Amino acid sequence: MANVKFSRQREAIREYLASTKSHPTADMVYNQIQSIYPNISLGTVYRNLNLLVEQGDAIKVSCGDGMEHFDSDTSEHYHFICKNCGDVIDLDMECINHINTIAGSAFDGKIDGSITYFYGICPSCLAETKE
Amino acid sequence: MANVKFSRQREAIREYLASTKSHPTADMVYNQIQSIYPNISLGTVYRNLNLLVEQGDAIKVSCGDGMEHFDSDTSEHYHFICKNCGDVIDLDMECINHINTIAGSAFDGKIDGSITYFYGICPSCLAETKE
DNA sequence: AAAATAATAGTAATAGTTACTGTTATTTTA
DNA sequence: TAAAATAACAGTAACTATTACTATTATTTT
Repeated sequence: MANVKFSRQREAIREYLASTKSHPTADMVYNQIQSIYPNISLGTVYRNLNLLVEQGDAIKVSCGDGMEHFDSDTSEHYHFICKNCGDVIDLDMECINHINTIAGSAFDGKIDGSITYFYGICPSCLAETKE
Repeated sequence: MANVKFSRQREAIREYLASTKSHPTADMVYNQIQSIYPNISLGTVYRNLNLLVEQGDAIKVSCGDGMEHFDSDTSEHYHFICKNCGDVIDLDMECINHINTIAGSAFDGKIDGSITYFYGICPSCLAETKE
């Protein structure tokens, strides 16, 4: 991964992503970084987010709402998506890699991994409903 | 679900979707139906596919390739996505709903369900690689 | 058969994202 | 450390998947 030069904008994006657990979309990152670099371009945000993913410093979370979310936590972990507010929340749970074995037992292809998203109502929406 | 009139185009779409296990995208359905209705519009395909989903006669498969795939099999089952050719294949495996319990055990929100996609190399791509 | 209305084809618009271009910032080299 | 090389930038245009709009056509109701 040579031919990559330092850039202030990329570092700002990297730092912001590392500072939040909110799994922001490119647009959310763009809005945040604008407070530091008012004329940063959305293209720059996309390019750098994708570069961070390529470099293994971030992952994409494709939770099915039509936008990519980004996460600086590259460790294996699971996400919950609130059907009410759309928030993406980290789940504290053990790995469930045994499901790959289950899936592979009657399948002739090679299973390298799986992605699981959990859906429901998040704690804060649950509290609002009860009011 | 009243106020829904019969349409030849919708029935053709429904029949095509029922006849295939290929999990086609709207565009793939459009291309197929054109052999029956040469001037069907892509908008008609999208509208009817979404209607079938609303009526519970099909499901959307959002496997993360930027396009919605459609499936007339509305029973609970799992999908495998080939990282090489992008094919979406049904997996013959038991339900793994216990993972929802695992996920919920340390989470304050309400977990209604989960979606799992398995990734790897499909049998046919595996065969090509070995040549 | 006529009136009502849902669905259509065709087209325009939208959202999220990527590509292009001339300029600027960073790095390399001498 | 200045000049040359080049990656990254901002701004804009283009692209892809999808939805919305509109006048016309097909289906259903009366």
